[in-house]
Amino acid sequence: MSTTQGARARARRDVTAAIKEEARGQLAKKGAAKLSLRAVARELGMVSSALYRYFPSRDDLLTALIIDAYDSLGEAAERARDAAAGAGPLDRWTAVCEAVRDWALAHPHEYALIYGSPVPGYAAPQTTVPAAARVGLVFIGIVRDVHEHAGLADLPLPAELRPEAERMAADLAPELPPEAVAALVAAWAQLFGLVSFELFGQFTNVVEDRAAFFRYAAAGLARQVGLDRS
Amino acid sequence: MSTTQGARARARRDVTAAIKEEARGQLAKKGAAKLSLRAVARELGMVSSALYRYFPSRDDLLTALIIDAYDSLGEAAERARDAAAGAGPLDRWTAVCEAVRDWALAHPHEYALIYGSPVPGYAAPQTTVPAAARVGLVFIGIVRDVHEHAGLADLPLPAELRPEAERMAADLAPELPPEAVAALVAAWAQLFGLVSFELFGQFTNVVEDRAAFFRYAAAGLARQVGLDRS
DNA sequence: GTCTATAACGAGATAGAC
DNA sequence: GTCTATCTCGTTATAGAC
Repeated sequence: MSTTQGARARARRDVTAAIKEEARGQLAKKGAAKLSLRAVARELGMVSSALYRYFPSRDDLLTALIIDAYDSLGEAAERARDAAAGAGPLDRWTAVCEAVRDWALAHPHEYALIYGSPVPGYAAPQTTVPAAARVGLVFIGIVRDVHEHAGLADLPLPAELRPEAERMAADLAPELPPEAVAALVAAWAQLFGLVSFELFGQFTNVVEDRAAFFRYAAAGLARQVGLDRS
Repeated sequence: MSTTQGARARARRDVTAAIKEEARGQLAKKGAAKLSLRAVARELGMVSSALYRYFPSRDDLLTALIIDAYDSLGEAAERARDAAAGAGPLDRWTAVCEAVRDWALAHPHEYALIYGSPVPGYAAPQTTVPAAARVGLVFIGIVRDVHEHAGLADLPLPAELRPEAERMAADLAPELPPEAVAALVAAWAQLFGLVSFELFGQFTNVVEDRAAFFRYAAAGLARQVGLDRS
């Protein structure tokens, strides 16, 4: 019985994976807005109604793709953090930033799915939140580490933002000073601005040596969050 | 004849405007990927073949919408710059940043069209370049002004990026030091990262007081480009 | 219980004949 | 410029295979 259960479970995993893989292919060719259950089924030699055993609706398939993408990016960031564990704060920060950029360049359509324009008619459920938070947690971890050992540089925090910064700190990283949390959230958004501009074509005719430019900008972000006192 | 010509030209302008307006409506409802000449025609009570007198293809309509969006954003930025002409560098910079954010919040779908995920199968032609450059030129203008009068703060430039920074400066703003141009291009991308994160929902459950947070981050970008020596 | 296949719905897009 | 026949889509109900 346990072998039957195992085989069934394996088959289910395999089919689920095949559906998602084909769906990712459609993402690349047609875009998230045009992702169609029927087309996925057709390509897999299945009938569209069969897909409903695996995903209750088209939106659920989209959600699964989104969670997978966030997880894949999060893992890439975590791997980079671990690989640079011995290095200094600036190098660890930059390594994770470059891992984010590398992942985005390797998975442009999945990047567009999670950080690009929202899909019309689709609203991401709360289930995506934990996966979405993973990259951010890696950056928080680096800053926390530096805060506890080497110490962070002094950061400006206008009085106007203090209440909000304290609220964010309480929510995201209570062990960090509000100044650092505010700077980190800004740096987080700005990092993805750099990646999106490169990926979405805004750097055409503007930035040529994009790897070097990104390293430069990432170092600037590290300074912004107080990791580098130079 | 001249009145006929004038009326004709006027009619053509009106119809072109109506087509674009309806197309913008579809952008909001269905997204750029699903923009269809037929649907636009149907909504206007025209027949699809009639639209081809105004736009030779769906891509040309998309291009027109993109240019309009860039121009609208560019004008908003220029207006903000002019309105803050008497103020100090930091205030002028922040005013233009806030104008960009305000425009994006007021025109989310047009923002997504120009700064969001690329539309599958569509490649923006070079005709969009001048309109796309307008916002950037406003920022360059502010930095140039400060450089010529008050002077910019010293900025770091790693040796690795110097050749690229010099190339960018030669291309974009020969009168500015390469350090400033590199910092400005990074700040430009990062500014839109902040706006995109807010607009595309990444700040959900993270940033509450978004206006205050944006002002704070924009001031940080001003420091980054050397506008503020504090 | 778990799956796939058939058929159908209502809505919308599309292509082509006229 | 109009009309119609034919496609696509998401989704459901149902029947039968393993």
